[in-house]
Amino acid sequence: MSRFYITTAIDYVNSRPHLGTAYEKITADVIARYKRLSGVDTRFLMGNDEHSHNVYQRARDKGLDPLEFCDQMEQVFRDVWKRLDISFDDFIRTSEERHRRAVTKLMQRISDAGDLYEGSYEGWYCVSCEAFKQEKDLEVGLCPVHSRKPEWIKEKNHFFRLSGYRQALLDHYAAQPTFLQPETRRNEILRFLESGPDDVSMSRTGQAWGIPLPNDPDSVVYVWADALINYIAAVGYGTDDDLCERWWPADLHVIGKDITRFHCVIWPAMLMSAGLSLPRQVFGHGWVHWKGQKMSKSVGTVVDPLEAADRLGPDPLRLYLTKEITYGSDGDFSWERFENIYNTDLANNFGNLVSRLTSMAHRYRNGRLRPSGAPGPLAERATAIVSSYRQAMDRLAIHRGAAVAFELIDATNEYIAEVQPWSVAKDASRGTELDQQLFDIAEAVRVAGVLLLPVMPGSAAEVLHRVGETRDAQTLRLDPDAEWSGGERVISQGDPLWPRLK
RNA sequence: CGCGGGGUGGAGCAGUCCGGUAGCUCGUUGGGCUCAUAACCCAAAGGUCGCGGGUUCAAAUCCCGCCCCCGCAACCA
Repeated sequence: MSRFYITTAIDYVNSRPHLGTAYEKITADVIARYKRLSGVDTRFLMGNDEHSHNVYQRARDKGLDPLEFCDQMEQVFRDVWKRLDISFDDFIRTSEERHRRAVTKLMQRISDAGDLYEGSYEGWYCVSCEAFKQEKDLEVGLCPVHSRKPEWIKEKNHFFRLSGYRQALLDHYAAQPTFLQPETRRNEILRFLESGPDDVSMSRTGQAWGIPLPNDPDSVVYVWADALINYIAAVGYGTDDDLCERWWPADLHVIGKDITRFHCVIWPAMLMSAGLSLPRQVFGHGWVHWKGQKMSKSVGTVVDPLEAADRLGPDPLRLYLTKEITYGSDGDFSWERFENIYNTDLANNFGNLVSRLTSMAHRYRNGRLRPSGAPGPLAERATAIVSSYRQAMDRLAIHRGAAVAFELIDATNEYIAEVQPWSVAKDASRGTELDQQLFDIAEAVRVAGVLLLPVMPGSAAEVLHRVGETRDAQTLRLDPDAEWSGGERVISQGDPLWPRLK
């Protein structure tokens, strides 16, 4: 059986997840669930990034031990992911022992390869920020955040010989045109590589909260290098060779567009240096904006995913973020649009269709449907739609996949208007005809439900239940369960799945 | 300055790589239906595809120039 290892960026724990964080997890979850639905053995990794100095600072401000603080934040994150129905298989924290061992081993390998050398980093350092500042970022020589004069500091650092991998990386991009998606991100990185990247610092000194460098206990591994290694640490690098053999390299890293350089230049170079395989693909998604503007904490335009889920439910939110935003581009969120898509796609179209079907099935056939002859035109339509759905999803066009599934819902509503089952029902001599029509409608709804399982896992399963699916939704597979089939269906009625707003 | 993204009917977007009747959702207007969550179906109106030039039998799509908007300090995906 083929396998698929998918990851998302691990999250800084110094603040709770916002809608953008949730967007990344939801879209990765849609992909992971699609792979499982396709019968692929899937491993979906998420986690938290805990070794940042900010985290250390936050913990101290709260009078907590860093690890205690991270334990609390883990629960905060897990609660959100649970509410949004994110189906990760593993959750890694960079403070875990398995991570420490992987980082130690990988840094040792890089060092053994001769790609780590000692140098010094110097620059303007703002004590208040506890960070280096670029000359160009200073305002009349002062830190723009604290308006104080930074100090010129020289610090011992271990540098990674990134510049030595320029050609190897360019070759890799030439050989693997789909390594980085979408295309615009790839162009950015290619341009950056062509300009010749400098070596990068891989360590910090004077910090206790981090993983010591193998050959210099006074230095800790720089948080960014540390963080990247989680992907391979989680499949047992340095701790479980069999697991690592089975799952590495990752098939897909889902990340935000701001961190493509780390994932598409530094990370592959680190792996090359250590003699390890490179991930097969990286996807850099866009931002979710708030009414056209970047979400910002200070401006107060950050949307809490829990609030969104509480307003209309997790599945409507998942549908919005999947279907309304071209995957790879920036998108826009507003409560108005959220309510709009809820009413249009869910209340008026999908939900109402389920009501129409279940009501007619009970009124005319006591809730039991079975085909009486050859399938009608919906069958052919469904087959074509399943095919384009798969094509879209396979190329990670998840917005298309979701839209295509809704085309089947539209086609079914159109079909009902065309054949008018309520008229057919008035003519006793047309009973056979009605049998087939009602069955076809139920079957189309069932297929749509299967296609929407990755996007709206909870409510799609409920729809499937109502059209007579008795098996656990998690056991269903596109092949054969998205195919048009026969047999008796016991239709059950229920409350509206998505009551219309207003 | 530079880098990147974008400018398509009232709103939000797809299409641009591989030129050939301009498409989708919402909204508006008119009609139909009554199984259904005042939902559903059909039809219509509405666009110089940012501007100018070029290539071509033909350009939203390719080439050149220009204008406008957004992101590239921090919290932050």
